[in-house]
Amino acid sequence: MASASLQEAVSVLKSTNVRMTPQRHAILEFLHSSMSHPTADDIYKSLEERFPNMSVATVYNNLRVFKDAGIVKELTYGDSSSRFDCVTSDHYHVICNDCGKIVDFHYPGLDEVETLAEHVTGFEIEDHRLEIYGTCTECTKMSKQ
Amino acid sequence: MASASLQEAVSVLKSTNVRMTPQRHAILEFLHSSMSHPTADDIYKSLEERFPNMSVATVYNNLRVFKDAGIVKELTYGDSSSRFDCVTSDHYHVICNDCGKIVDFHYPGLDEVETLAEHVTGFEIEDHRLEIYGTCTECTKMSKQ
DNA sequence: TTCTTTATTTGTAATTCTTATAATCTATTC
DNA sequence: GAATAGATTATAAGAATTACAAATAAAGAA
Repeated sequence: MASASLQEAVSVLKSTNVRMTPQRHAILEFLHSSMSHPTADDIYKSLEERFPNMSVATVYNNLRVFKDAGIVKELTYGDSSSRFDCVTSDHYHVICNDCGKIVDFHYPGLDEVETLAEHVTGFEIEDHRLEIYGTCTECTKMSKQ
Repeated sequence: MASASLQEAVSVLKSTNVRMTPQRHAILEFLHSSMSHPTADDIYKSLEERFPNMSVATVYNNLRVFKDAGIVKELTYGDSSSRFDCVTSDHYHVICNDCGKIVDFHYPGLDEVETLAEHVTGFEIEDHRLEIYGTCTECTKMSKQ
């Protein structure tokens, strides 16, 4: 299942002028296997032993390539660094204000919001982004102790 | 109307241990009067002549104070720098992918999304954030020429 | 009003994340 | 296998934000 969408991503890349390199493949693989939403640095560090000579720039370069190809999304929060997420099915994110944990949250797409925004503003709407903030169960427990 | 909510903000601050300084007041004033969603640097530059000696650090410090007091929201997009917005009534933002313009979009709060997220994830939900992306009318015209 | 306490401002340095650049390397095509 | 274009690497540069310590000023009490 993860590997299926990984292969899909690879073929999407091949269809444009993007070459498949070991580093690139590893970054994609990591993104697809990780249920978390890693930062560029997370990715860099986790591939450090497999690719001791890999540069941080490679990670950033490739994340941009993936973003341009539409197979990866960048998530920016108040935090310093961006996080990256594979584009798979429609889901939103629930984020803990305390520890930063991100949990996927499946919910039907808010199409009507897009339609209304289109009418009200005259924009050609392409996309939207929804995040829900709160405190996760662990952090809630901790604070009550 | 703008001044009413400004005074409200001032009294919210006074209720905690926050002192009112000219710089602080000017930043608040600017945030309330500006219909755009300025960056820290926008604020700094616009107050430059009134406060030639003001430090950028002051702007950042106060934006954090306002955020902590809940009277200002930080908006982070893919762009490099955060934007800041007064917390007034329920509204969302429609953002142009081309020129970065931000338009306010009034829409009933998505309470049911919060409720569902609470049930599904076990989080204590506090807040959510929705943004809608597209191309504004001007940029659409430009691209068609 | 003047004094005292404590928050705030300032200026600068430091940090952090991200991008630019140029040289080297390598995947792909012929 | 050689040529060509794209990728990687290493490093430097850039931009946004924060940390810090000294100087300043707001708010309440005497």
